[in-house]
Amino acid sequence: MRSELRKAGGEESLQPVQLQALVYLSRANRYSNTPQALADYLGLTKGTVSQTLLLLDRRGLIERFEDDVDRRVVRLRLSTSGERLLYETQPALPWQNATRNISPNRVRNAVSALREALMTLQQDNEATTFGDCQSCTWCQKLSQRIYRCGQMGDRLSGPETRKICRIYAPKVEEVT
Amino acid sequence: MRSELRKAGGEESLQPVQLQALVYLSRANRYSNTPQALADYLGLTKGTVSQTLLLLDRRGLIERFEDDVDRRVVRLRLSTSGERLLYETQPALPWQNATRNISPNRVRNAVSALREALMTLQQDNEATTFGDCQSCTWCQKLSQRIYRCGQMGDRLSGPETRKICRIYAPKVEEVT
DNA sequence: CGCATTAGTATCGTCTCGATACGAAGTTGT
DNA sequence: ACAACTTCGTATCGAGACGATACTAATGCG
Repeated sequence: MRSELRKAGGEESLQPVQLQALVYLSRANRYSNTPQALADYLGLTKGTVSQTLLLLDRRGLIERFEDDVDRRVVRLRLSTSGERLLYETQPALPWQNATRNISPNRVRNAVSALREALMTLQQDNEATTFGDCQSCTWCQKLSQRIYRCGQMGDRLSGPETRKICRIYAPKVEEVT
Repeated sequence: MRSELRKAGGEESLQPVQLQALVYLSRANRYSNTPQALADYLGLTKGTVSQTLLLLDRRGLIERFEDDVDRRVVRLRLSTSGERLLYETQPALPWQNATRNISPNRVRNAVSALREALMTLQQDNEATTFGDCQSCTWCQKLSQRIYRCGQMGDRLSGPETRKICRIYAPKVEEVT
């Protein structure tokens, strides 16, 4: 995994963390596109992440702008060239290819087992968990296309419910 | 995974790579306890690994000694305090605990799927594969307790066949 | 209003890592 | 035997990662 990440970023002379930050930002929802959320996601301090963001900003891969209501908060998003870089790099592609000889069913089972292990690990470490609305306790379906986050009280579009969120609370699956 | 590795090493003020190097050396067989093998394993250059080893040596966690036949080669092994550090740190423990709510059968299936994916990924990258004798093409069983590596021509004890080897050639499993 | 809290930045020192250059030991070809 | 090449490891340098610490600014709470 280390080599893969380094190679993918190396072509654009990006460090592994920088690439991971870009991937995160491409998938973060409106509650999760801040430096602090990225720090929690990567398991780094906010100071460290601040430096990474400075660098990505200087390279024009991200944009930083103020939050409307809380003026301490910085919002982050990929710039056009940041999105293009991700599109051209396709960091996930080697991993997808690696499963080509494995039946979809086995892949599904393995993924679900890994997801459970991750959740247990995160609970043991009292770490922030990230996930999308589909498996989140707070998510309410209002209509065919409109959802609502019961925690924040906002309405969410369909596409937004597939992004990752820092205030994720996994539904407890009833398995005996 | 990043956080976990950093935390485990942090208690002994070891960087993630340094801890990974120690774990590798604790499991490397006689063909694989060299700086170059470690570099291949970690996916780093030999120069980088050389620096890591220098540091581990200064801290007394490893020992370096010359090879008998090829005097360019440096052999590596954990020192007593290196082994003690690994024993006290137990870097794998959090991962084992993370699977405690998953049935052994699901874990086995997920592990085998991951192993296959890793093999495919490594083949795609033409990377060196590492593994133990149990699933290696070269391994011959001579008697109850004595094995032989068909590639190198050496006899191997039972415990040595459970270490990881850089000249590993996975048996092709006949699955249709 | 004063005070604690929170989001983010700035700076410093230690370490990682690749690139490059190097030396020493082994190998190959003639 | 000897020159040319290769392989194993080390040394050094610069960009960057990372945590620790200290700081500013905005918010919230009494």
